[in-house]
Amino acid sequence: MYDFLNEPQKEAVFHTEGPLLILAGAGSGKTRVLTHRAAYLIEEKGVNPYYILAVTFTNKAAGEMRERINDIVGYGAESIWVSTFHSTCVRILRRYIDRLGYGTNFTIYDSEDQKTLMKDICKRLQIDTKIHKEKSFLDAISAAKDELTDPIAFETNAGGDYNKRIQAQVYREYQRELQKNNALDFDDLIMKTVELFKLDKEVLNAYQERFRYIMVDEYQDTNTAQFELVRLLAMKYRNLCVVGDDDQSIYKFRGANIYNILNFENHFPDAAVIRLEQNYRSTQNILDAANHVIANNVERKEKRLWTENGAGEKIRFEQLDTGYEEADTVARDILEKVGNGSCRYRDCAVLYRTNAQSRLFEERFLISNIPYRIVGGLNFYSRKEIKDLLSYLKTVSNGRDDLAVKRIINVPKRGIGAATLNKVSLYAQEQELDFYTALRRAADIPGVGKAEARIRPFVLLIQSLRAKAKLLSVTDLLKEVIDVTGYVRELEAEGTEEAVERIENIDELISKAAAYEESVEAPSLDGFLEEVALVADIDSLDSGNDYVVLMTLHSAKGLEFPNVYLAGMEEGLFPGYRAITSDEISPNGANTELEEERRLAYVGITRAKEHLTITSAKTRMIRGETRFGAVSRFVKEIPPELLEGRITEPEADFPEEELSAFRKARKAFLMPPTQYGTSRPSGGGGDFGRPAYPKKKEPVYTPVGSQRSFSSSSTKNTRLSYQEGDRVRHIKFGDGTVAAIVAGGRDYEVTVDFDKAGTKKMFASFARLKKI
DNA sequence: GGTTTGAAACTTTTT
DNA sequence: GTTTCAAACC
Repeated sequence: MYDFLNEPQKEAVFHTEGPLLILAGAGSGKTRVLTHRAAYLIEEKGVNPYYILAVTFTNKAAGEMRERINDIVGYGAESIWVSTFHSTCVRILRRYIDRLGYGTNFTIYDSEDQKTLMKDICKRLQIDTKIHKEKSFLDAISAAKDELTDPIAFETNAGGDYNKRIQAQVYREYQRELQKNNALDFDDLIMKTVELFKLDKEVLNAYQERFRYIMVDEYQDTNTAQFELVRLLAMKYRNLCVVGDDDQSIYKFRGANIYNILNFENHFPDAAVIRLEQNYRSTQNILDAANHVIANNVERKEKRLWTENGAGEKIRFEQLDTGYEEADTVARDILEKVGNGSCRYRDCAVLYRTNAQSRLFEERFLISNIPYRIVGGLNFYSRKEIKDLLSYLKTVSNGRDDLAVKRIINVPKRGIGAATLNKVSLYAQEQELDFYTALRRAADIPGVGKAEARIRPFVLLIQSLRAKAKLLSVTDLLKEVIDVTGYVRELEAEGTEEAVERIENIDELISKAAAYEESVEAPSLDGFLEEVALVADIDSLDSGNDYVVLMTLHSAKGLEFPNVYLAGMEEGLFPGYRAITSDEISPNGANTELEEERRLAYVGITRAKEHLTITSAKTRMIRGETRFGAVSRFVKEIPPELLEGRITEPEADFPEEELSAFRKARKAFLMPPTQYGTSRPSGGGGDFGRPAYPKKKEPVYTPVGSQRSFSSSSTKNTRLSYQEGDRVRHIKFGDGTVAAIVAGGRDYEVTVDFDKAGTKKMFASFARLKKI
């Protein structure tokens, strides 16, 4: 069974003792190595599968690994612990978190819950959320938790920094509130587990004894807390095998610490390092393109993917006038490929940088009758109706979860309003009660008065549901909630399209509850709530159905498709504006944000097995505004000989013809595809009064000087129209004098002394300065 | 207490 | 273009 592995793969499988770092390039068969390694441990080394832990990031990855292990391991595969970081921690905490002063039936808060809670806290602490945004507090707290910084340490670190002191205060309050609600946020799951291990050597020892062989997938995406968790667990037996690809590290924004993988050998000096560079997924052309792009990064471990699959076809590049035409081009291409039998819908994937880009594709696919599935965006479990019903279940399970109680107390309408809620809240705070208990004593609360008559039925409802929960299955309890609250009946009465959709979602929730009860041995209400809290949209992606998949590049990591479209490859969009303007430079001289975007491009390119089509639009509507974008630098980093299609730079001045093309494309977009395109509108036709896009709003134009020329391309020289000492005008800052111009890699950095706005440094491509 | 309306913010990426 | 949030109204 191990004969099918190549040499380095074998080496990795047979290296079972001590720390091991596997640098696995895209498509190099790392899952194969991990599963075979598990099999080898059990069957050749006689390791009890009970001692093996495999950790991944998504449930989907965990599920796939579980399945493949089951396929190759004969006996005992089911006792291998395969799960995500988050569910692993939940499982541990459900058993021992009482040692940290929480109840083991804790609730898990999603980002919406976090935001609600944070709003509450800001209000209570009288923080002006116009100055300090809730989001910024949550970001700071999340970053702190990723680094295992607790509120006390945070405060110490804050020193005299005014902003940090406020953050520290909010963090402390936020954490106290979570504990009061017996709730943990996502980051807590990891941090509290580490805390538990550090506090309680007995518990740590028990898990160290259990997890004698640990494997971590996607290691490049671990953050400091996750690293610490793994380090603690592996400390005793030191059989830690991590698999990752530094070139695919794309979660820095979420706290991933790329140095975990780059410095693994420093943390574990006796670590063996194995590189997997043979790719089994893509054609050589696709790999060459990926290799060339990623080679522009400074901060990486050198490696070069190769394959025995032939060169394959060239990479197609299409530059369209508008985002609408881009969607149209992709749709046509898919229809053609499916039509001539060269692929099925499910072989195709459209990948983009931001979720917002999905809309145009969705509209076009709908019209063209292309079956599709969008991954990401609004999670099923974040829908209002689902959250409402789950909040009932949460209230039944954990009465201390104030957020859940407050969410449903007036859903359906019971005539309990903000004024009453405030009184109850205040009372709860004074008496140090949870919100639900305060409700039960509504009669004693001053000022509540006749509102008590409205509160009592709610309390009785919850009490009766609690009694029933002991007898009913999760599914039946859910149905009971729907019945006694009249939730669906109300929607039925409404009768709108939206209401129908909500009912469908509720039916879906019931099915999910039923499926849950069938899939686990000892189903419970808490178990269901937990599963539901930890799913990502990508988890439900099923390759059995025949549809085109649309998703962000982030969601696409770990997946592969024969036919991939990389859409929206434009400067300002991908790489994003933030990354381009970022001045964060690492000690090695790498522009960290830009390199992360480049890794994302690398991930995108390497998803393709056979066909890769890259598209970009010259104009694009972003937030109701038309923007002009040059072709992404990442496209230009692909050697021209691998590309089919040409890159043209847009005109430097405001291109009226493109604007009119944009208007027409938008107009034509919602017509059936057969009409559109065959008779493509040409200029000069009757115009309807005002143009859709007022000219006075000047679009952002982002030219990037091309460093190389392309076959048959009309590259425009982007020499600046002004020099030092010239008077220039800026859209926002007004008039000023150019103080300095410094040539950068692909752009100029211009310093301007503005008459009114002061001195600003900016990139020429963004400043759009005009000589006056 | 509930509903409607208009302004404002929003966009990276997610377990 | 879409969603969210507060104020004004019923």
